[in-house]
Amino acid sequence: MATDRYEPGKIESRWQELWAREGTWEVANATPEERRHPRRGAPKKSYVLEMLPYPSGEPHIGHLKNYALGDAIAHFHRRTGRRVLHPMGYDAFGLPAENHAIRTGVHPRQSTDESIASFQRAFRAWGISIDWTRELATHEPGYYRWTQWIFLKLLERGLAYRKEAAVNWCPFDATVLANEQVIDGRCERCGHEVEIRQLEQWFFRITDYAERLLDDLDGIHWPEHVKAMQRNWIGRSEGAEVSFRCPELNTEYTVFTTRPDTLFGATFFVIAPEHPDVFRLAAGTEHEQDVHRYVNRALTESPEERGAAEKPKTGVPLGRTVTNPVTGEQIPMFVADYVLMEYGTGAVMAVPAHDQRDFEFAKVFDLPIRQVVAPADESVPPPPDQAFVAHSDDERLINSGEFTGMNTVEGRRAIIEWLDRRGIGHASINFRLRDWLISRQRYWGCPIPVVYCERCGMVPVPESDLPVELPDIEDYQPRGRSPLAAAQEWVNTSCPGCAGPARRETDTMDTFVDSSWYFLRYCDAHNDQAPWDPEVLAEWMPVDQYIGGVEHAILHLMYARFFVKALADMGLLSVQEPFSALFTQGMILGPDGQKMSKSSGNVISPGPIVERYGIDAARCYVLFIGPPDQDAAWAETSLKGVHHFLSRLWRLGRDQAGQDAAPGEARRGIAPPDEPSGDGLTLVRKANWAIDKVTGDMAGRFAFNTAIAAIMELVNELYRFPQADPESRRFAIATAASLVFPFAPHLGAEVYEQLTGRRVWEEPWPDADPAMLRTDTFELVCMVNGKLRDRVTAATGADRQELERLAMASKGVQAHVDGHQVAKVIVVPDKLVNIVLA
RNA sequence: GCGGCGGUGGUGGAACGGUAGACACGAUGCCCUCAAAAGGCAUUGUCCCUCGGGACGUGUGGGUUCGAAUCCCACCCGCCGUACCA
Repeated sequence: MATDRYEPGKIESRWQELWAREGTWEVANATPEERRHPRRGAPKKSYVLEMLPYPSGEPHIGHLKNYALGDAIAHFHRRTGRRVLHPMGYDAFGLPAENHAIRTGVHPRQSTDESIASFQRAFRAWGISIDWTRELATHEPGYYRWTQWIFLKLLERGLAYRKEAAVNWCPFDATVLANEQVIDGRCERCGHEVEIRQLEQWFFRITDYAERLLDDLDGIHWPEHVKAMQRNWIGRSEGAEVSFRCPELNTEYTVFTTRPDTLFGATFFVIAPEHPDVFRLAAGTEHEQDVHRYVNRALTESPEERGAAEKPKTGVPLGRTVTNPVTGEQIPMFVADYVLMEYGTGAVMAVPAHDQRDFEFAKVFDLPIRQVVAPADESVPPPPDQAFVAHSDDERLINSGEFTGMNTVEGRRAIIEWLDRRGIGHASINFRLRDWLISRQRYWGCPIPVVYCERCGMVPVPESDLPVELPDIEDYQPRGRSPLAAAQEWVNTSCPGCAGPARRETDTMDTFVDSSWYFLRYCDAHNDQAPWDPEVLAEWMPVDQYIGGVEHAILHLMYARFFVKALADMGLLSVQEPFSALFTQGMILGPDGQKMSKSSGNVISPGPIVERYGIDAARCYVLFIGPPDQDAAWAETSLKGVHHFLSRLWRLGRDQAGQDAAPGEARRGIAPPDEPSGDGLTLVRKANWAIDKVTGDMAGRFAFNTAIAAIMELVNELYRFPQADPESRRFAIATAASLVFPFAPHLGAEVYEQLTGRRVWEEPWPDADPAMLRTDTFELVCMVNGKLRDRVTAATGADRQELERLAMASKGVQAHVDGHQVAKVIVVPDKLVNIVLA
């Protein structure tokens, strides 16, 4: 022990080697026997999971925060008596590796595997307590074999299907683009404006689960803003479907409306440019040419342009009318791009008096605006330049025939009933959520396991032939079709049905498919008969605490929920929700307070930080920097502060261990002296206070910043009372080491071992001694009219009269009460007295 | 527009309706040192002061309460998500 300074490098590698050698964080699944006869009093399980990383380059500071957070929770759960599953894997398919391959010719597998290796090194160097035996990567055939298997199950159930859809298309690169590759309506690579093309694509029928995805949000412990985002995304609207008849063509058009109560105010009718009937309607009318011109222009417009909110309303009359079912009036039909084909039925009844968009359109075309809802306060006339959109239930219907006088809620119900009786309408619920497009014309992804046979059509690859392995290719450049299409030997195959010639599907799956079930695979990672054994899954699922960035609030978290529900319906697992609790961590910003990016030159990488200050300091710092769910700017001086704190704790440990007479004598655990007194008592009390505080901060919420602050206070107290007896000091120092372990595991283990000879992770989490949390006296806050005027010492548990007497007698109170009438005295036992003057 | 989250010292941030500013950074002074680094100790919301204290203070304006950073109402500002969703 030559060193006189805290040298994190030495301490950290020593413990990391031990944990790796002993497989300390591995946890075995129960044997079938154990599952049948669970031991009484067996520890509860806890599945702690951080979102799996996408391995690209080196891990960055955001990864450090993510895994430091998860690891603190995992350690806390272990030491509070739970069996903790804390695995790791890699979301290894995806675009960046493929784009890299296009530039350099390096196979994506090679760059991905290199990156995975650097993540593995980092996680070990960071001392994250991972069960490495369950490690997986989504690009391994042993994994994606089961991704394909799940795809086939979804296909069997009708939850995977093909249909033609409008997708983003770059005319220059001659390829379909993923949504995330379209930046401001342009191709991210060549900068050309993206077009919309109709192509046949694979979808997952997530819309079947819209209602359940919405309802089940109520039962999970997720941040409110994430639930809100999902609710918005699902976008449930209650209303009605109403049929409008076109007498000239003898056709019917159904609309969805949330305001059936305003049906009497529907004075025209609008369909989307993409509506299948648009040309048929216009055929033979004087507007036919105009309609063709308008529709063609609308279809070539970029989604960006078309969606611009401030854009003036445009459209063209179709030269036809439909019948308003309640008034019997013929109302004119239009085609206009403010109506979207993707939502509702692609047609709307326009009520210009009560819908702002319809109002604007009516102004452009000089169409009648008929008010059918009166404001609740009739003295206030509706504004002349905009639609009157009713917000409360107090408004009443006017100009609405037999429904006049009803409030809008009654009117809605009554009109729906009226329509229903005549078979021309009914109550209906609409969702904004659309089916999940999973096809990607990409190489580096999971092949879709189907073939196309001239005779049998689309044929699923039999389970026994899985995985459909991704072949190696030379040219990754997409040319309007998947690069896989060029792999002739792979593409040309035989039909599993008739053995005739067949071609493989050359699209691959969206990488979000890979990550929608990986948390299931960890539970039974080595099963080669099935993706998992449902009984093994039942042992671990659901994930008790999921941790990740808020950027996945909608996509990944929605898709994973959908997968779990669909798989549960197939009887493959028995939970309805994958993640019972979610924590979304905030970003670490650059020192300038901006998002870290190479172009801003404000990137802090973990490597040099760890080298200079040690991983314990880096981990503590990212947790201490502020509430972990908030963004925080990197500040190296604060990191030094945390390093300083850890050094102080290390020195306390070393000095104390040095004072203990013989090494053997040091190994007697950390029991405090039976009856501490003086400074020793102060330290023992402070240690118990810290136990209580840290435990509450960890268990109740994720207030790691205040938990670490409490340990800092304990360390400060130890420096303040150097004369306390050795037993009390040892107890207090070992307690600090024990409490700091989830945040700074190496230092915690080191100091704890020096003082006790024991392994801190094998020790139960300390319990605060209630007797030590109480004090005999306390500082009584004395207030006059709610203002602090004095503080006096009072006995704990003193009665109200006594406290009132003490307060009245205090100097500060005397000075302010003097000569005034006391109207009232508020006494809060063990806390304060407030004297209210008349 | 709609939905969500915020606004507290020079800075990051603490604070079950009960002592605003824990903890940390920074700053100032002192100690240790030949010196530096490292380390230790003290002070540090603003203003006034006769050095005992006093006044003010959590985006703004109201309200509830003995007592409000915290609860309620109205507003201002910022961030995030989403948007011609009928």
